[in-house]
Amino acid sequence: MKKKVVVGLSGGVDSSVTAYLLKEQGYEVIGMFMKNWHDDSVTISNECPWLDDSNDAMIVAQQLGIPFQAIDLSKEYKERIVDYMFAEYQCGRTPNPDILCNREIKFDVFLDTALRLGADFVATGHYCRKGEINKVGKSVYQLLAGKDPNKDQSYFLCQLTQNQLSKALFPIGALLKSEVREIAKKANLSTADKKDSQGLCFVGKVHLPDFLQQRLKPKKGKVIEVPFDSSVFKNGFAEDDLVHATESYSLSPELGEVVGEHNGAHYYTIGQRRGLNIGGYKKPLFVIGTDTEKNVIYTGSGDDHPGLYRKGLFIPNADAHWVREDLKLSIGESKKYLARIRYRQPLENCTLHKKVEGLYIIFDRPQRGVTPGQFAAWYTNDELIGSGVIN
RNA sequence: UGUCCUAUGGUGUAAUGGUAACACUGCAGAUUUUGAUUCUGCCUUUCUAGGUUCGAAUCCUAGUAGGACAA
Repeated sequence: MKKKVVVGLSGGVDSSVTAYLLKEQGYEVIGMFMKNWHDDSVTISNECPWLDDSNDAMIVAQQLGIPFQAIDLSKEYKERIVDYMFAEYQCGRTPNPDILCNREIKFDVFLDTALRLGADFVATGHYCRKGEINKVGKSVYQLLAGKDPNKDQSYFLCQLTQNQLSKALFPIGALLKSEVREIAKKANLSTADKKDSQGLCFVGKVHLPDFLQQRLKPKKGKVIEVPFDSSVFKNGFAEDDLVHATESYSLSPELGEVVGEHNGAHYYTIGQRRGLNIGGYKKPLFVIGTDTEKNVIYTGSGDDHPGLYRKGLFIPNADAHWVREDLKLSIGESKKYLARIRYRQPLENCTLHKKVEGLYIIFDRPQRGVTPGQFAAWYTNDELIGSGVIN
């Protein structure tokens, strides 16, 4: 009996090749397009992107001779992703909607739908690989980096559980992007030369401040420049003082001078350079902190400004997730890992310290733009072990 | 009111009297399935009015504006 797999066809080349490969491998393949967004008023240019994408997905399904269907998950997407985004921005954090989208939509609602159709697996066009090892008689699944070092998307799947992973297939993870294009071309898939999508998955390219203004009203506030040598950046704490090493700098308006005005602190994120509207500097101004309570944003001049860098970060228990549950650290334990705090960032050496209140990650080198609300993911070589929301 | 100083694109500055440049900002594009970052390109300038000179951002005069002294 053939195994049945539902492929999330996005209308792009990656998912097209995913479906093609599975078919070649002898699976019974069903193509499914998820419509998660329809409000084109906030997307940049483009007539009606999802309609085109849906069409492209359908054409590919036809070419492959597989059943195709589209499902509307926009209600779930709104409740679980869009609302979360606004809630995070509202309180001055910077969310990662695409990681949530994978956890909540593609590998939850979509996965359930597929299973109800009798599928054994779901597959997506992510550049990552799944491994399986046996540990005391039980299967343990591994989330491994994609083979294409430039394209590895394991980071976006960092919140998946063993259960979700057990049902997932990533056929293109062992390929390079160029190879995927090549296969699409050879198979004559209509999406072979389609430009990669980018920006918010499903929503497309949006101008964030405009998008956020749907629900977050502009509110004028002060921009403060904190001097390079301000005393708040001096770390006088002990080596083992994890709390101080990982907490944000305690910035306050008195630490610097007012250098401009902004339209709302919740439109800005740490590390951001553009959009401050303040010129006349020798070295550009970067956001080093925001305070949505006081509606103040703090900046520092130059990309080497100490306020831009942090030695570590903290993840509260509730936000710490282990893909490899079996490798979960016990309270009091510490272990060396590799980690990244954003997509495509080279992995950095660090040490995890598990304490009663949560997980502390201390990097060997200070990290730029450690931002609350974003995800840190830790790896052993090319295996993603766990992840969590930065506090 | 008297003396002195300054006046260059949106901002900060540069330009032996030779026909305006650099950085920042902004905008556009590239990169990127988050937010950012990064890269490339582009826009915009000599306070006003006279004068000297072949030629003025640069020298002179007056005006205007800002600043510093000055009781």
